[in-house]
Amino acid sequence: MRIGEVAEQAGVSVRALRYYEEQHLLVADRAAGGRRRYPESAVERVRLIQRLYAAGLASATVREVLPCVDSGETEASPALLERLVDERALIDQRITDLLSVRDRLDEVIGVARNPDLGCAHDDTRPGGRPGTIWKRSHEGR
Amino acid sequence: MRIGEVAEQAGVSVRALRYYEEQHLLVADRAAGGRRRYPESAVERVRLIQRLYAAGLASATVREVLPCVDSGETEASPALLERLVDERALIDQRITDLLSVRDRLDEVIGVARNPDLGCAHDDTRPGGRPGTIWKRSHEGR
DNA sequence: CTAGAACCTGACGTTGACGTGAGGTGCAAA
DNA sequence: TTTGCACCTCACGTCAACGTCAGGTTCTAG
Repeated sequence: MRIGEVAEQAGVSVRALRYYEEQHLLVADRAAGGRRRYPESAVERVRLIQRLYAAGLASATVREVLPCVDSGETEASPALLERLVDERALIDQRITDLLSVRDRLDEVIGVARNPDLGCAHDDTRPGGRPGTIWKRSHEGR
Repeated sequence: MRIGEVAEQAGVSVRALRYYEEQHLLVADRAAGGRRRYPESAVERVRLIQRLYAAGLASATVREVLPCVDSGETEASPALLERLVDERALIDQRITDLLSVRDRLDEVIGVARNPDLGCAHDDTRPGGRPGTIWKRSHEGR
């Protein structure tokens, strides 16, 4: 595939793909003339990279982690393993933060929608999953 | 409280607090001599700001949202309400991403720990196991 | 053959959330 | 009084993940 196709299908910019290559997150061989050629699998890989970024991993960490996630295994050093465990802890923290913030937003939104129910509980919220996903707006970052 | 105390108790830098003031996220009155004085409540407010940032909200959004979250109500425009709903959707997306990434990490970590199948008794890591959140993620897309 | 997409390599610009001095002030203790 | 730390206000530096412009090349449709 050409870079433009990959970009479109993965929903990122061409510049982003060149940046990923610069950062050694994504490789491409070159056709005669110097243009990048990607395998089909590149699309999925880019989506994975996006998810990792969206999860707040630093690019250096992504660089370390990607090979493992690719192969589905770690032969790596215990040092890297520790890094992964630490990253997992950070991600847990971020999830907790996000859930907390989402709950606050839900409160505010709920009150704004039903100003009369000032003190009433929103009982459409069973203990586990707070709130309903009312709307899915799609926006990159 | 003085700025140094707030900073320490909230776990942020003094510079960060001055930055928040610059961004109108946090106010302080001044003692004679020009030094900032904060109420005790400032610590919690700073922690909230941190959570909002950690949740990936843009600073402009934080600025808009903070008064609502503060007062626990929205008298604001339907435009702001829509913003909040959109933000909620983004947060949901981020949560989904994080859960997905966390699962990938768990796979890798699991394999690295038990290269030959599953008796998971080795839990003697430094720092211990982070988080009580062990629920499996439902795939979002 | 020619126009014009699509691509290439630099290289500088952008934005957010602070970091990091520089140079001066306030205040409590010794 | 003097030390000395915490604090003050500029104001420039940083870093990541790209955006954007410049100036040139290559591929494809007509």
